[in-house]
Amino acid sequence: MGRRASPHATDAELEILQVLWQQGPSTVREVQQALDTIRTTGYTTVLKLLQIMTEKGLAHRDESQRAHVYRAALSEEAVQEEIVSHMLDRVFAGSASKLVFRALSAKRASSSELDEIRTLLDTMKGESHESD
Amino acid sequence: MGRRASPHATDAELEILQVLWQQGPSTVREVQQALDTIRTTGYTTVLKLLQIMTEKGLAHRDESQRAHVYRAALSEEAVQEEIVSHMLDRVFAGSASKLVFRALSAKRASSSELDEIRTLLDTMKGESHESD
DNA sequence: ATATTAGTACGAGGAAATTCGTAACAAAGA
DNA sequence: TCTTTGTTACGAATTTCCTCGTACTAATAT
Repeated sequence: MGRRASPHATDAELEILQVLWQQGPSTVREVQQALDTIRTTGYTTVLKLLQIMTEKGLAHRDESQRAHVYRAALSEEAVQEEIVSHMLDRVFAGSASKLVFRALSAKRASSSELDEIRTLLDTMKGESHESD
Repeated sequence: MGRRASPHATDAELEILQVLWQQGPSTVREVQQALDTIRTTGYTTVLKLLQIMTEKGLAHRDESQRAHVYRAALSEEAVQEEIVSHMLDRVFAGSASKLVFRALSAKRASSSELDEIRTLLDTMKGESHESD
């Protein structure tokens, strides 16, 4: 049968969403050119994906111009959080600290980055959640 | 066309890998029963998935008994790191600290968990990577 | 010996993801 | 006007994922 029931963005869709988040509202051609810096993708492929994303509610389309302008329908934060939650379930059995550990070792974070994260932890501790 | 070219484990495969990591080497029936605590899955579905995973090199099979025994071919760590790396690229534009932030806010980590992570940071800083 | 039970193997089929070709159409230029 | 260019729309082809049905086989029980 099919794949997921959840409204997960696919890999190709995530690539496009990243472009829309970075560049803001864009035409098909603008998206395609941004993607081409990384990977070659046909124009109609990008068009089709944007059309599907619009149907799915992942993007909105402004048709007032001849070249339609697409923008992300969801915030970067919301999508990131959704995906992290899913990963936490599927791959980390719910352990956030394990995920953090893998993220840091995968990236070999610099010590300045580690400091940044430490600051983050202090902030979060301030907003305290005892044992939730 | 298909999905990914990379040897990514799929969602269903990850669910099964988690069972194998937790329970150790298991028969099809044992895996199926573990999965059924969460979601209903037909026996032959699990069987087929394990066969495919064996072909793909995600699992190994011991055929010495009538009921074959499967075990994870990859360590939990390796798979977790692979997936985190991929996510860092696709969803977080390479920013590990953003990923950490989302992980913590998605999970509303308890302060004991925050402490655990802080200890982790200290350890990593000890092994220092200045600015890499 | 025969029937039942429990397992593997295999293939088919539907859904979704990704790709691209082709048609239709409008705008702009020669 | 006629042609070229850039766009959308649409659908088909291909691959992978996931699911399950059916056939076959070995072990066990009656």
